Amino acid sequence: MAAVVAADGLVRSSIYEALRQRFVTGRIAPGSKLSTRSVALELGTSQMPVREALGRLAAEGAVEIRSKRRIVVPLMTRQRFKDLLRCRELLEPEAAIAAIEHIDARCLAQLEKIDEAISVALANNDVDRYMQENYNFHFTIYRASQSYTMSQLIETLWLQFGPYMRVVYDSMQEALLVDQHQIAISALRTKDADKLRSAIRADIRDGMGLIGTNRFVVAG
Amino acid sequence: MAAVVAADGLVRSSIYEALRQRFVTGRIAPGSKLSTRSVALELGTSQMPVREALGRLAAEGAVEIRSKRRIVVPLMTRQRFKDLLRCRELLEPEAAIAAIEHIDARCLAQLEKIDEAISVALANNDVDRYMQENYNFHFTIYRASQSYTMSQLIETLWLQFGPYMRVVYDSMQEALLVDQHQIAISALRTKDADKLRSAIRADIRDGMGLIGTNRFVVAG
DNA sequence: TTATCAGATCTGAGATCTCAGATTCTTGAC
DNA sequence: GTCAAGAATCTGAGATCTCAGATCTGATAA
Repeated sequence: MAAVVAADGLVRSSIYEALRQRFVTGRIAPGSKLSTRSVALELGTSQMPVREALGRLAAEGAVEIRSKRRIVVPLMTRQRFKDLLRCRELLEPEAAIAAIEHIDARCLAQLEKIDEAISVALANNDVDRYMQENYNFHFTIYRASQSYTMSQLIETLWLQFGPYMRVVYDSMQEALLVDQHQIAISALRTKDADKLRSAIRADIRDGMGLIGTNRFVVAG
Repeated sequence: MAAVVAADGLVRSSIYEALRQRFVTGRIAPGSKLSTRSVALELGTSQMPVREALGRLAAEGAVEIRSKRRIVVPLMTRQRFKDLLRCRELLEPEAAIAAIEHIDARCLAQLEKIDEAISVALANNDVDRYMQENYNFHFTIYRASQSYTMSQLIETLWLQFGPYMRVVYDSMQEALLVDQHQIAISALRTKDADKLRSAIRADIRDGMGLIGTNRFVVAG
């Protein structure tokens, strides 16, 4: 892997950032095994910063440290799925609505651009790009809320959902995800809170909710 | 400090738990300075587990690692205050409502007992005890929701609010906090979601919301 | 008395060492 | 061919060492 550099120059943060990005964009599969040594070797550093980063990811529920000597990306259970989904549906529409008053033309243009990129990625079946841009779309809105806390909480949820999103990517394509994004952009533009809420909620449901009771549930 | 032992036997977790308890019950004041060495010395261990615990607390926003060589409990700003308050008002009533279907007689009895302890603590002006029991009251309800994720998110909020709660303890006494607790217990018993929602919301507001625009705001 | 600057000290962070325990691989008996 | 026991290996976690940079202290000059 190429050198990863964080804004503050700390190795630890840059490693955390790098790993986090992989999680929220689903580049790390559920059930994956990680070890401090292998990641350190891959990123060209020592175990120490890696284990601190993994410790933090464990605290956020992105990885699970089992007994000793086993760091794994947890499989999804039906219960955890419902639990995370409920929290997403509670927080994300609210964050979007809070963003309404801060949204400006520049931000809207950026959202349009991102949504365009999503369309291209879907057309090319470029999963990596799709995942990345979908993340960008949502968090461009949430961060515009200027509610640091809310963004942080939602980030935690995506960290746990991310690895699983990739798994369901194929079925997601069936849904008209992009439409919800367009509706969301339109609602942001007209500052229509109700419309925005339902668009974000529908977007979450389209991606996650359409999954049958256990078709994609890996465990539990 | 006496030996701190975590369920899993890991030094790291036990130190994290010990520090976290101090935060959520406000035993650590905003602006406090912490150092890995001093905490390690106090807890009779090496720097390593302490710095991992502090790293996690930093990730959760409970402490701030400034530049280098400075770990401080952040002061509250007006903006952060409003931000955290909004998140609390969003999540906590929802968690309580989710708890309704799982509440049993044993849990209700426990809540009554805790509320009794709160009354005693208030009567004796025992701040430590009050903070601890108030935490117990809320999280006994939230954990009953069996939504691990929601409890985790709320815990993160309390971690950031905790040190500040102590600061406003004196003015909190003016409000009839215990009444809201009684109303909440009653609502849980009769499974009245609306009543429960407003009781939890009022409890949060009584404690936090009555604060003037900047009377207790330490910075910003 | 006060302001300034340099030396002493403190501290976070990365690297390295070590160890115990878990996992995996190998080998040999049945 | 199958399975089990033991050896070899891998790995997380704590301790220790080191270093650079931030902070603090105190002495000296104005």
